[in-house]
Amino acid sequence: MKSAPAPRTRSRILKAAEGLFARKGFAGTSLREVAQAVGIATPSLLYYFRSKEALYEALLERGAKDLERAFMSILDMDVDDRHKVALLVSRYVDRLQTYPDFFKLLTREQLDNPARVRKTMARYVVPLFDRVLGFFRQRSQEGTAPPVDIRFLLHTLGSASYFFIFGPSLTPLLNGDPPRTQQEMAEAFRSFLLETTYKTLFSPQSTGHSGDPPAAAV
Amino acid sequence: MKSAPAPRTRSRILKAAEGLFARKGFAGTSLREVAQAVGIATPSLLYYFRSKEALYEALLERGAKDLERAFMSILDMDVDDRHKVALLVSRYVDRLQTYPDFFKLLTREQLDNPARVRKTMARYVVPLFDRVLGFFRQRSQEGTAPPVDIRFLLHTLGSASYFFIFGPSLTPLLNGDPPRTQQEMAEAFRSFLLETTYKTLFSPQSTGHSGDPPAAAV
DNA sequence: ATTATCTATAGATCTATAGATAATGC
DNA sequence: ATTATCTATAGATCTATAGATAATGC
Repeated sequence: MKSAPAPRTRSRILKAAEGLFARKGFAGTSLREVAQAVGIATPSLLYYFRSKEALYEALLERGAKDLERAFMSILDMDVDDRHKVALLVSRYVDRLQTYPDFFKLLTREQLDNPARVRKTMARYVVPLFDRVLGFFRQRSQEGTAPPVDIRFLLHTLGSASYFFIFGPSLTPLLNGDPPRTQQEMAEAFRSFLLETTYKTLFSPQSTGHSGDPPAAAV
Repeated sequence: MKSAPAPRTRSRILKAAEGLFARKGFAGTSLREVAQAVGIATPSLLYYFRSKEALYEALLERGAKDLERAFMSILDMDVDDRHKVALLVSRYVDRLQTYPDFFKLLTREQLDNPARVRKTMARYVVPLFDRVLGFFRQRSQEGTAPPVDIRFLLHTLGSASYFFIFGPSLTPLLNGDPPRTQQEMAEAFRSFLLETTYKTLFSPQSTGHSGDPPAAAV
């Protein structure tokens, strides 16, 4: 019956589950719904994942690995450390826009299961963060620049997360006289974030605490 | 049996429900659990709220009204507009720290039910935002200052939300040599946000896009 | 032989209603 | 009389297992 290649059932399950879990949460999504979205019977789904929990964990694992790869490849690049940090912010925003479902999942997980997410983070994200913090520490010790404040990074990544995860449900309300599309607002916010990051990292006297004088205001 | 005053059952239900819904979500919390936490039978709970949905909506409504009151009282104060904006940010952070359960609820609602949250926001939050945007527009037209970028406000509020909602599950991982308590990290982040806000709003040439030179670095 | 799928169903929920009973306020 | 609570339970899920059957790869 099945023609030659046909997207593997396992991947189709992961894809459907990611969308449903992102939109309705773990407890709010039934295996029946996922199976129905894929077009198979519920027990067929449990043939690939031994439990609902295991399916959810597979999604988180896959996403975390993917993020780690995306970030590590930047950290391994042969460029100036500050460029690396700027690229990380830029890529983080890229990911938020490209894989919104995964970030919704991650946000839900932080609410549903903070202990587990801490374990996942410790494994995949903390090593990244440590390398980045290493840059800052080194620059500071070398006297190349004042220390970049870790809070600046949390501030930037948190703001980006919030905007791209919740923006679509909020920004339409803030629209002014010439209403902008969600796409346009996202683009505007993206460039705002990147400019702030660049200014903070590359202005000579920066502390990573605020930007420098607005030479070229947007 | 019940002694004279005794916290009213309805309030006890709201309180228990807020904690459980915040921690486990709407679909992840059963009425049985809520009733058990209060110490009553499930149908007794449905005597006060005609459905699970109605209970959840009562929580959102109460929280939104409360936020509106807290913000409006600032907007009605007789102080400079920029001080008002700075006070709003400060009070928002206060609320995040004082009522974490409500903000978790709101975050969940943005994921579970973006359409409904948009309606609630339109009613309670947009009028506030409109007044604030009015300040910025007026200052700009009067030539008192360049326009404050709306994105600066989203940036600040988004960052604050993210840090205080998800921080407790993440920041322990970022702790350095002298590990700081969650309380200390929250305090540090709070002052970082407030200083950034003040600098942005009160530096003469600010665009609300970045701060000004770090005279007194933290 | 193994891999992938299905039907049927057990057993454990969960929300909400019906209707009885106790407590409270005139 | 009204308000607040309870027990019992209907009816609708939901996850996961058992076990049959079809397709696939040697």
